Amino acid sequence: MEEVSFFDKVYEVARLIPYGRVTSYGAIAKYLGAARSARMVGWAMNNSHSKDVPAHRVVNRVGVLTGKHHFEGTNLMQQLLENEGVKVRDNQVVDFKTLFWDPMAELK
DNA sequence: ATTCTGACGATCT
DNA sequence: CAGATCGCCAGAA
Repeated sequence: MEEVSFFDKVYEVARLIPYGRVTSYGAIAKYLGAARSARMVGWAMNNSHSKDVPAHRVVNRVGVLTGKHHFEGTNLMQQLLENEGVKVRDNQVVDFKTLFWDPMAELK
């Protein structure tokens, strides 16, 4: 019996993101078997307000900090990432391809 | 009930 | 290559 909701899984995976690494909404969605529900992942993050979810480590598929407007201020998300050693240039993660943490490859 | 929007992404034109 | 459209699904007006 799956008592675990889609959103809960999102939080679960998000918490597993290693320090200094990032992933994408689509990657998480795909890992959960909802490849075309990337938007739901983003929506889940919105609910992650009360969770211990490092939402700043989740960006869109090209490494752009699309959700930075949902954090306090205008550069908190970028600040948090750079604090972990993730360089951000023009709202985009530098070496995203290298820092990308794929739950499919790391967890599966 | 209907329509629009939204931390996305793939596909089509 | 850029813009438009569709799919996914929840929430707000």
